Amino acid sequence: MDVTGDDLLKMLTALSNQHRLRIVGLLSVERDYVSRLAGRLGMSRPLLHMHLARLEAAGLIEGSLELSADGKAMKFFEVTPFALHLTPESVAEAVKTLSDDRRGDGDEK
Amino acid sequence: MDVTGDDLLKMLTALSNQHRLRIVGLLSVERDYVSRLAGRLGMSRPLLHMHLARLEAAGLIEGSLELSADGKAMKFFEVTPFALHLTPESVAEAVKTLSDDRRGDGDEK
DNA sequence: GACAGGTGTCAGAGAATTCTGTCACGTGAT
DNA sequence: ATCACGTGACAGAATTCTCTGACACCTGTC
Repeated sequence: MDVTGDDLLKMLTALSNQHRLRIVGLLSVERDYVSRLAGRLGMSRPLLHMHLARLEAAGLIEGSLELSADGKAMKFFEVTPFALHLTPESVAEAVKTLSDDRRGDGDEK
Repeated sequence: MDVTGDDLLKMLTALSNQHRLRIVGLLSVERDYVSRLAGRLGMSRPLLHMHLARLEAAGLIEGSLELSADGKAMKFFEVTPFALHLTPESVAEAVKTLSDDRRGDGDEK
């Protein structure tokens, strides 16, 4: 199986946003650092920071702090090669492992 | 090619919810009608109605009003056999056809 | 020191989504 | 007529998400 239902939901939530979809699109072509990315997307750094954090929490992208030649700390982000195959069956499979924060999920048939 | 960026975003938004994921999971096994589904999911009919509308708007499920043997009008829902393959590349491809609806939606096709 | 360009974080307003009420309509059985 | 069971739709509260502004830190250069 692919992922647990919780992880799937987190990934879908992370991708259900225009900006974050665009971020993944850009990073899948070329890795980039925060400030430049903000300029290319036309959004503020704090906002981009939040979106990046969401994507990273979902495991879709990964960031690494690096030092440029002139000593500036730059955080580069790149996509992780995820592959989500979404079908009614795979969703049904993932739902079985969804954490239920309402009540105990029994074996309802 | 899969779908347009707009449609992809709509599908992802529709699936980025615990309840709606569960609905798809149940319906992929067995088609069902609204009231019974509400009972199985433990949610109110109005709420379920909203979630179903969202899923149907995204093209993930489809409803049809049918008449039972005893004359009651029942709306049955079933999943449409969607297949979304999500990878960094497919996202990048879909992003190209994302509509820029920041404000006045002008020249959309 | 002052500046530029990189990083991150916080509080709070604004907007969208989620959820709960309650209501109305239709049909068949009591 | 009243009840049970199906449908749909409407306001309004509660919650979450989105976004902006201002702040603090670090390093190298003028």
